[in-house]
Amino acid sequence: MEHIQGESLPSFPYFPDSISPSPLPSESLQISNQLPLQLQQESLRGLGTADLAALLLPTPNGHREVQEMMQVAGGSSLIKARRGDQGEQRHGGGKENVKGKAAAVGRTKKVNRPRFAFQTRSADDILDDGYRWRKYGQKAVKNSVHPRSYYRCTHHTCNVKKQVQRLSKDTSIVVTTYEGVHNHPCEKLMEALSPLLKQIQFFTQF
DNA sequence: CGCTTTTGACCGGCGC
DNA sequence: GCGCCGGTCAAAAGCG
Repeated sequence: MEHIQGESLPSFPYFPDSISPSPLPSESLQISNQLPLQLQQESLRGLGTADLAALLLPTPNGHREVQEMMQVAGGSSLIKARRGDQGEQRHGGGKENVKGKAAAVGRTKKVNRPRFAFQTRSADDILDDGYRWRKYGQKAVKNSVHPRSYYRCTHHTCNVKKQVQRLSKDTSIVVTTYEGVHNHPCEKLMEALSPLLKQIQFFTQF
């Protein structure tokens, strides 16, 4: 998986609010072709799980660059900006009368969530970013041969989602869109760091 | 048995 | 109002 450069895609960071309301091209995802610095410098596959996870960690001072970038890119997703869709607000499907149910559950109000997309060249649709995801949907997308998959972070309190889709133009390219910021540490990162932390604890005893 | 994936149904927004 | 579309739900199936 190598980082894709130099396609005629909007540069990053993009400003959703400044995007004209005109209809989007068929591939309706707004794709960033310039990754945050860390991602530019290394291919995603070259990144260890921990590295990539660290980029996505919501640590306060760890990766401000990414955080800021996400906020700039986020606020309103492109689709939201375009359609006025409040993804968090909708009450979801269900076969029977789920409306009341959803309301009873008190599901969601509108929150502008940071959202960013990046593309990678990979045979695998799923790249290991260190978090655990559960797939909750898959949809055929118009003008695209490949379906779009919807994932949610499995952590109970975490509401981060991501969408994964292959470009119809170039099958080898996978577009991953993250929505939201994890409110918990990455398990795999913690696993990787725990021996180190133990060592540090040990040495700080003296 | 618990967790994940699959998949068809459903919902709301938008354009016509 | 209707149909299209993207996003989500949830039952059933699959898997370790």
